[in-house]
Amino acid sequence: MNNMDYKDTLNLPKTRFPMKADLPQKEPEILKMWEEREINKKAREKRKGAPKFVLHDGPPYANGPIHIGTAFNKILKDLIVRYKFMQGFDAPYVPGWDTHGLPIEYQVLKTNNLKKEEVDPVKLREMCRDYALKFVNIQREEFKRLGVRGYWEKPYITLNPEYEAKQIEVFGKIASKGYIYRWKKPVFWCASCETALAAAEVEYWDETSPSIYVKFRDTGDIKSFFGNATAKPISVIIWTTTPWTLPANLAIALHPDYDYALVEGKEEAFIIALKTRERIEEITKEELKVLKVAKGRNMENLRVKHPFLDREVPLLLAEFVTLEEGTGCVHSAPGHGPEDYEMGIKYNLEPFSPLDNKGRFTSEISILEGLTYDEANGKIIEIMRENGTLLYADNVVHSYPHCWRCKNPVIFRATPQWFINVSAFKEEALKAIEEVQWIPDWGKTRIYNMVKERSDWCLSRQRVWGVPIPAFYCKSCGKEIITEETINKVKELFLKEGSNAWFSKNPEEILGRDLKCPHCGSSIGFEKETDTMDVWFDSGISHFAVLENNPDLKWPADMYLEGTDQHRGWFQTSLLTSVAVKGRAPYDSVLTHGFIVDGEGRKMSKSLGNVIYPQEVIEKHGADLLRLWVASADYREDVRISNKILDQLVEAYRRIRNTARFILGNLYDFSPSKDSIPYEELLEIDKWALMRLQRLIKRVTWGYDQYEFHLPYHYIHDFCVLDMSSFYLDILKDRLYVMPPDSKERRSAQTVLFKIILALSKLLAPILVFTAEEIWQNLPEAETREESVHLTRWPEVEERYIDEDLERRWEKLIKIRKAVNKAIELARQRDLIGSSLEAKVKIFIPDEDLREHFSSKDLADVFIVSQVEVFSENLLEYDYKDEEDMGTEVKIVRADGQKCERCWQYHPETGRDELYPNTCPRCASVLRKLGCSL
RNA sequence: GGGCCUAUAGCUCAGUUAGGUGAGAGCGCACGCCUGAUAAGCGUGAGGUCGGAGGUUCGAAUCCUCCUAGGCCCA
Repeated sequence: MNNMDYKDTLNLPKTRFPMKADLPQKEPEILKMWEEREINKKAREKRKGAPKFVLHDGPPYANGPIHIGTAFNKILKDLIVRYKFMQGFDAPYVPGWDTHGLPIEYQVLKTNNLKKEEVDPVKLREMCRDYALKFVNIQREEFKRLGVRGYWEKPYITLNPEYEAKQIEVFGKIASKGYIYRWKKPVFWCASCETALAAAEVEYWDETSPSIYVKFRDTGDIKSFFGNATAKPISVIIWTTTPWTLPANLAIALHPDYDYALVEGKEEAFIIALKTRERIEEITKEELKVLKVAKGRNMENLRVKHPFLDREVPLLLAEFVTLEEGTGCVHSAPGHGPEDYEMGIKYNLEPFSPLDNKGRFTSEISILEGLTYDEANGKIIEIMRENGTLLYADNVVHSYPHCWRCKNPVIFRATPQWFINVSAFKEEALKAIEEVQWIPDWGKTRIYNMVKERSDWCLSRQRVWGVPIPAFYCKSCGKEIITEETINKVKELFLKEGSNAWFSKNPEEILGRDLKCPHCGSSIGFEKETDTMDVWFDSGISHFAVLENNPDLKWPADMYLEGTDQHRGWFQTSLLTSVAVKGRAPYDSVLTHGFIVDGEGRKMSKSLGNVIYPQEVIEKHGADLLRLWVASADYREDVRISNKILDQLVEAYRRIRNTARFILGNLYDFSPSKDSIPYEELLEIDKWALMRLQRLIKRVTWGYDQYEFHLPYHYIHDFCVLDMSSFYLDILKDRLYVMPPDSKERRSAQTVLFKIILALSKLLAPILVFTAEEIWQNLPEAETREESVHLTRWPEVEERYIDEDLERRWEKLIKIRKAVNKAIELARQRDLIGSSLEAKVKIFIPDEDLREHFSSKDLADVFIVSQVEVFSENLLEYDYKDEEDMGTEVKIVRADGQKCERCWQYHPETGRDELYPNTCPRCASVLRKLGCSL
């Protein structure tokens, strides 16, 4: 027999499980297999009647392909849903989409070069619907490609008639509690297009405006507040670049913490912030003497006179006041500025906005009636110059908002809007927050502070693409009408025809002819509301529309899981609708993840060129790699991704895959049902490996339970690299390859390898959904088990495999092995040996128990050397001593005898067998047993 | 400017429940071995003043303050 033939007598690994994963090609095949075998359906059937775990999906916005953050979020959800399923829960996952709202309407108008006012609302809405559904389909395919399991054929979509009908119902319930009201609020308004604009429809560029300083004369309050410190007339000075908003002035804002000074010039005295004195001296061209100083907070509610209207206005306090420009005394018109509006809310000032749709003054300001705001600027300056209230006038160039369509300057104008009165149930909402489990726990503080500061929720959008606010106005008395009857009519209509019907039908067609106005009893007729609802209300009621009354699901949800931006968004809007109607949160727990940033921790943007696209990662590496990335990251903080990070994960994936491949390859002739060896008869190292597996299962399970998937990722990876590849498997090769196929020694190893790979495929299943399946399909006797790893139960820890004495013993042995390896490396550097099998190890092990327990042969196997000679006394000389720990001493010499051409070990008697030349006694005996002939 | 959060080796993460054995792992990197897991596998090694500065303490990566950088949400 020649050397090449000896190789044929070895049991070398064989497997169809390829080293190269080729995931981009393989994954779609596996998806197809799942679909053909109806794995998802079978999974659902399997958990019929089991306790439920409902993770309610936050709907992504359907206006483009998915980005890396969406992919991350969906994969994270899938990890949890799959793990909960394997733990025995009925864990249905119903994905959803958010489909209304400005961004889609904006895109549709823009790409078709249309103007909102010129296109039929029903037509525009149909275009928007088509646009949204197109991206629902695109995203659905992308999510499926990620391996995310869910009811893809039956998702929830906010534009579905049933969903819209439910939304009307919820709106009605909130209204019936008296939480809905109508009130004026300033919005961007384009006077030439005669329409409200959203922030996204406004562009900023430089514009020249007047810059004026105006006197608000004292009513006497100021003078007495400062103890008659001057006899000259006193004025509070404000600065503004929009004189036309002065008629709507209702107050002057001071910062509570700033110092305000009474300063005196030659003729007059002024109130300004102390730190702005030099600036004012420059425009008055005179020295201003500081007479008195007071904190803003002490001047609250002192009154001054409007410069040209017969009106007194108060000094009020606001944190937004700065000293960078002006006088620190800020002209405040709640009808013309968002900050002014906020302050007005606090002080109960009703927004005043005496302009019509064309931006012309109404009769409310008789001296300006009919003038546009632009014309009014000049007129107002003229009036004030004449009556002496104009301190100074100039021009200034500054950034100013303009309409995205007509490019004209826009104004802030208060118009009536619909609101939810959050203040009315804020205490309940805060209490509901306390009762939810927030993961991580700082999420609670975050949302708590936000809700605490929130007093209302503006529901109105002056838009076409949305669910209409179901309100009517009586043509006789003009009052608004929302009753149970009208709500039901609208709800039934939407259920049948969708919300387009609101736009295509007149009020009589919607309400019938019998309705009488509940306020005045008239039945002349009614008008429809034209505003639609904020899309946050659409998605904010998903827990009602999706979870409630659905036997597959349950209300409240067990979990919501979104990025931390949703503390402001969906987490909060869902909470508010739920508390308003039901008095509690719609979820028991809320898990938050950070944002996806680049390798340096910066946000991704096209201009920085640091964007990673999930589609590209899948195309290049496969979805499993993206999933491994999700699992590897600690998502409680921001999650980084870069090509470098992906390359690293490619390596980690390869390592896990090759470990699995090697194990599978050595099970090619193993039948678990026939060949398994009972635990008691296993070799000690095999018992050790089995125990390490139990430790792994325990830790991985703990990590999954904590939702900290990066821990299982590291545990599994370390197990594959440290326990398996570099230790157990390396040692096992000799036994697996050399011993007779059916020998007890070899079957012992295979028994354990099988248990390991079985458990490993399950532990990996939630993360590497495709690779775990591929492993599963390559297991021996696959036909006797579940047809997919995704139908299996989570592995249990077998306590009887945990032997702590054995564990401690092997911990020590591993340390000794490290010392041996160091000595071998030194010998290698001296060119004494190459392969470790060329070595004979002379070793002193101080620990007597260990010395007695392990035979030379055991040690040689573990060290992967040919011979070991154990000494019970210190060596005369050694190559390496483990000074710091156990005191192990190691000396390396060349192994005795010749190299066996079959097992490559050295043995003094190698070559003596007559039948099998160049073999060691062990191999000769094996060959004899196998009946190999020459 | 405000609320919340983050900052340990080049990278991903540990560091045990409110501080005390000399700060760890894997990957990557360098050097070497093997060629019967081979576009694999094994071994050894070099990398960190725990973002910075103060403070509390006998003692801090771990507690407090400030600063810097970054993230989310507001203004």
